[in-house]
Amino acid sequence: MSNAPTIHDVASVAGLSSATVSRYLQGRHVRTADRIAEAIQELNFRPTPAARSLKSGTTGSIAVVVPDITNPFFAAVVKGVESISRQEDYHIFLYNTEEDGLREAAILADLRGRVDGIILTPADESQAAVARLSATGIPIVLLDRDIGDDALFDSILIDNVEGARQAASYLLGLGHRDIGVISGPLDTTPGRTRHEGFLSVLDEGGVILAPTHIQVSDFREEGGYQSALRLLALEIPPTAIFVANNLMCIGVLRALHDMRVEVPGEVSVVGFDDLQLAELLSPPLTVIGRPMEEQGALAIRLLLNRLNGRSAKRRGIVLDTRLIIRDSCAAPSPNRLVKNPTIVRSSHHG
Amino acid sequence: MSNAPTIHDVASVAGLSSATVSRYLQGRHVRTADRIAEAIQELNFRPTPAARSLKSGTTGSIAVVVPDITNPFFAAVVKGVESISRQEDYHIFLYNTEEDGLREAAILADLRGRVDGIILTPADESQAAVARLSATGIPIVLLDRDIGDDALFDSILIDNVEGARQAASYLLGLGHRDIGVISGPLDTTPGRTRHEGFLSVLDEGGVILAPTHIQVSDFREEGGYQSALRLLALEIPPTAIFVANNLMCIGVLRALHDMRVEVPGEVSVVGFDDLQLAELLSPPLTVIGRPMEEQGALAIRLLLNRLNGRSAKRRGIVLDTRLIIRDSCAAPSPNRLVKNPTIVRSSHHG
DNA sequence: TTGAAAGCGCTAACAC
DNA sequence: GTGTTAGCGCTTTCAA
Repeated sequence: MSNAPTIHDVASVAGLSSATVSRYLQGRHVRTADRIAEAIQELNFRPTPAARSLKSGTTGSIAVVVPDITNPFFAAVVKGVESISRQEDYHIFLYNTEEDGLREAAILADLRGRVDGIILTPADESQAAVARLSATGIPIVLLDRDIGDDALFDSILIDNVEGARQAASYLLGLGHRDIGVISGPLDTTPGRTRHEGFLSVLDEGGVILAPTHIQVSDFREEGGYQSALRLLALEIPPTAIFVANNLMCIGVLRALHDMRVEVPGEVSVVGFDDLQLAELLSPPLTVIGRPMEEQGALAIRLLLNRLNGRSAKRRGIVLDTRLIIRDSCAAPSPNRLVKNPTIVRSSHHG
Repeated sequence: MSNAPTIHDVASVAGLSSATVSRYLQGRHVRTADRIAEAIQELNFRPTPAARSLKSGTTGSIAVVVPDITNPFFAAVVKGVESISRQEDYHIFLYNTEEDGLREAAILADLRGRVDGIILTPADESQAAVARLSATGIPIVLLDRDIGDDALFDSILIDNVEGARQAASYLLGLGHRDIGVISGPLDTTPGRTRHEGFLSVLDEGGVILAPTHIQVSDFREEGGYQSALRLLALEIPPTAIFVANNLMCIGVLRALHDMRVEVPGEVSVVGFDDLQLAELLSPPLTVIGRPMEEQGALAIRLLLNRLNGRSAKRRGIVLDTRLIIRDSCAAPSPNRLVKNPTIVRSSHHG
């Protein structure tokens, strides 16, 4: 048992040609099936993936390329992907881009011949990035971020606009007018669409936010922290804050905590994407939620359909969000934070 | 550009033999290096991994097999692994076992010929599992759980005993005597060692726990939830609870929250493994912390050393834990939870 | 239904 | 330093 047994070893033990064994392995009918099965068992034979791959041009693997696996959203997505691919006998490669377009480009370039398909959350939505994706020649499903306007790739997104609108309507309904927004990068799908969706509702409600109230950040915890600090430093801080993703929201909560700002007493908070601990926070956090593992499962299903030639034209799936009301929002109260109370009063009375 | 270019295409464009191009690709010195580089550039050539693999018997891939990627600890570990392997040009396959020995066995059987090495958190520590691991013939680094007493595998663990002891000493120091323990499965390394470490300190302090106070659970959130409920249902519930991992601890907090039990007023809580949101909980959670991404980074380093033949005998690395004190523990107070207060008082006075 | 043989793309002797 | 060639383990014509 020095070297791994090959198909020839199986053939000779069974007293057949390797061609017959190969046919058996393909599941085709063979007279001597049991003898072959026995030999395989005895030798503990498994076909070498590399040899198969070389012959077939197929790998049985797919790549999942996400910004950061420690983001609970992507961890859930990957779990969904992995569970389906296990059932379908696909193997998954995992890559973190760290939101870095260069890293992403390097990874993609390395993927040719290694995977049959890619599930990708692009770090870079530039036209160059689109070209790079097409250049791989590998079927791609876009996850959570859409690029390439000409319906180039399959995608599985969520209704970011509607999600953000749910948050905005809720806050407006509670009576907030002086609202802070912490958005992600506007050159990413979720960054831009959540931003616009949120503002569109305010707009419809006749609420115009001062530029100081609109913080464009980076979807990272530290970015959320800093943005929240800036909002709190305003002469008249907002009575509510909408934070466009989970990581930034954690940063915001940390800032609020550090600054001893009471939620929702002084400021209301709505996050985008649920957190496992959201209900255990103090107060339990109100968020825009969405299916996560399902999004991953759908991504891989979409990809496998494409690989099996079962789907012809490009498919874009959009999942619904939902507002999960907990206790981090309340009507704006007279306790609101102000640097200089008189200003507020005069403005209210004026 | 119909089919991917091969090394022969490069050779013919450069007017050379494929052997020379191959040598160039190995980084060996070749007169016509620039001509080759040009041809490669022009054709956008990349060597086919399958062909290389078939020839070399090597894959450039490693498998990371963990119970559950949505567990923040494993997500962090995987991130550490991925970041190093990217630098070293290795690709990583990810698998979830869901703590299921059968799944694990199936995965391992599928790995031969597909990866050069495995980083594994075994779901199953039985002797049969050890045999299965050895049978793969693939170098393995054990992550967080040790199996096979005869120093069979490299491993990267943490000092669970000391970690649990830190928690126990802390609780004892605060004055707790009536302590609840929620342990993981005792047939896993972290389950058993944390359990024993914790109890050993109590033992040394002359504190013997009633069997009802020792809950052996499953490292899952629901298990923690149920165990906490059982502890709270006792005639005289404990004044403090030690929870042996992060997921169960979330369950415990949820149970405490649902039952409206005040922490640390009525019950103190110490968890094992830090959580990203630990400081934002109410109250901020005291835990036993440890390096997580580092543990992953060390695991892959250990594995790569082994693959490069740089390490001879088996290496076991043990990382230190540390007590991170926040606000979820206090001295036991007279507010303690009791079903029937008279019992307590009489026992205190008797 | 089965076997012989060629070939997937690359690397490593072995000659020159 | 370079070319020729065999072969890694498998699948797939093509004949039988």
